[in-house]
Amino acid sequence: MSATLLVVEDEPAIQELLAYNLGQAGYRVVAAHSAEQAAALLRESLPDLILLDWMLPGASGIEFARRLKADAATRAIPIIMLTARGDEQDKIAGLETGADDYLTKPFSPRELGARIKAVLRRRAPQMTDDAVEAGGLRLDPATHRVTGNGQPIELGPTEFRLLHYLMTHPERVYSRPQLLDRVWGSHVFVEERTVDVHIRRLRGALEATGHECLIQTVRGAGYRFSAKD
Amino acid sequence: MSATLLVVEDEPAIQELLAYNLGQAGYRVVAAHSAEQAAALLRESLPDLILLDWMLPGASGIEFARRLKADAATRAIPIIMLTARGDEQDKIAGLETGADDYLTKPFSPRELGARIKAVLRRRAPQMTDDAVEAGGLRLDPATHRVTGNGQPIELGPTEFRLLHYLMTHPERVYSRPQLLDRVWGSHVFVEERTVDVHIRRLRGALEATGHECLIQTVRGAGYRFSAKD
DNA sequence: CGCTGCCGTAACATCGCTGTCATACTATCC
DNA sequence: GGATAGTATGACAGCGATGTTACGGCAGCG
Repeated sequence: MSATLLVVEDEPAIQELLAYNLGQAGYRVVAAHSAEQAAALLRESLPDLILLDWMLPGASGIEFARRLKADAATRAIPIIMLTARGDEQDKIAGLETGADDYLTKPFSPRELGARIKAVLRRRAPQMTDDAVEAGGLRLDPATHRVTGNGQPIELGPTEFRLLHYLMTHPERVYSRPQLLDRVWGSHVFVEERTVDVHIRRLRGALEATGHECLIQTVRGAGYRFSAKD
Repeated sequence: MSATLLVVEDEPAIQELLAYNLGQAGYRVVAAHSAEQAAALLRESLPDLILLDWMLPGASGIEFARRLKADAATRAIPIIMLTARGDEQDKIAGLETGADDYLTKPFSPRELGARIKAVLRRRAPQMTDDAVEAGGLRLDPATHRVTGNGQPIELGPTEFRLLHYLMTHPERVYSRPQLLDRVWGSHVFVEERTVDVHIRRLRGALEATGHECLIQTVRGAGYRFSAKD
C-alpha cells in the first residue's frame, strides 16, 4: 500500500537527500536527473506522485509538467514542484500548469513529508497508509489488518481494497462503475454485478462484529460507507 | 445528477486533458474536434454545457457560438469559451456572442471545475452535487441523503430526483409536463397523472418531519416548492 | 499434483420501485 | 346547490435492481 514517488532533480546531493528521507518515510522512490530520463522511466511504470525540480537542464520543470498534464497516461499523477525561490510569480505559473503543490528550498524533511501526505490524501486518500477508523471499525493499511471493536476480521485482498476505498471516502455514494474504476482499476473489464458479490462478502465478514450496517445500499445509485445512523 | 458536457477542441492533447479531468469530476463528456462534428453531435442529443475552443479549423469558435445562439434548439445551452490569450478584445467579443464565461489557456483543472460549476448552477442548479437546504429540509446529492430537522428521510430514486429538482428551483410553479421533462427526461412516455402519485409519495415521506407543506399544489398550474408561509 | 483460498460469473430469489387505474375528494363556476 | 374539472389517495401488477448462493477457474503452495 506504500506509494511510489518519482523524484526529478539534477543536483545529485539533493536527489540523494530526498531519496533517503522518503525511503525512510516508507515510500518507494525512483529518481531521475533530467526530464528525459524521467520521461523514459514513466514509460516503464507510473508513480503515484512526482516531485519535480523547477530548474532542470534541457526542458525546464514547468515545461515538463505541462507535457505530463497533456498526456492522457500521466495527467492524473499529482505533481509537487520544488522551487529555489519563493517567487509568487513562479508559484502561480506552477499551479496553472497543473502542479498540485509547491515547495520552496530549503525545506525540512518534516514539511516535505507533510506536503506529500496532503497531496496524496487529496488525490487518492487510500494511497496513504494511515489507519482509518469509523464506528468501531478499524482498518490499518500498514499492517494490512482490520478489526471490529478490537476483534480481528479476515478479508480477502479485493474486499480489503474495497473497504479501504470506502472508508477513505465515507459519506458519499459510489456507483458500480465508479467502484470498478477506483478499486479494481480503470482498465479492467469486469461485470458490474461483481461489485455486488464483493459487497456481499465484505458484509458477511463484517457481520462477525456487527459492522455490516456501515456498508449501505443506495438503490439506483450505488453503495456508501457511513458511520451515521 | 451528472451533467453532460460537449467539448469542442481541435488539439487532441487538450481535448484528452479536458476529457480526463472532467470525467474524473463526474461529468459525462462528449468530444468533437470541429464545429461540423459538434453540430452533428448536437443533432443527436443536447449537452448541458459546451466548452468551445476559440480557434477552430473551418468555422471559428466565435462563429459557431453565434450559430448556436441563433438556433432555438441550442440557444439555451450555456457556453464556456476557451481562449489562448487573455486578450480583452476577444473576451468582449466572446461574451457578446452569447458565451456565458471564458477561460484563458493555460488554466488549472481547479479553475475549470469552478467555472463549470458556476455556470451550471446558474443555468441548471440540479446538475451540481451541492447540498440544498430550505426550511429545515436538507438534500445532499453527493451522499444521496435527505434529512428533515436532522432526522433521516427515506426516498425512492424518483422522489429523490423530484425533490432535488423542486428544491433547486424553488418559488416557482412547474406544470406536470414540465416536471416530466425535467425530472423523468424529455423522451419518456409517461402519463401526466404519474406526477401526482409521486408528489403524493414525496409528501408521504416528508410527513415524518412535518415538511410536506413545502410541496404546494397550484390548482390548474402544477406544483411548487416554497419555504415561505 | 492435489489442496486451498480467492475471484468472476451466472442463475435464481426477493424486495422495492414504478406506472396506471379506479375512486374519493375539493375547488370553481353557473 | 349542483355540475364539472382538477386533484388526492390507495390498490395493484409488472418489472428491474439488488441479495444470495453455487459453481468453475486459477494462482500459490506444499
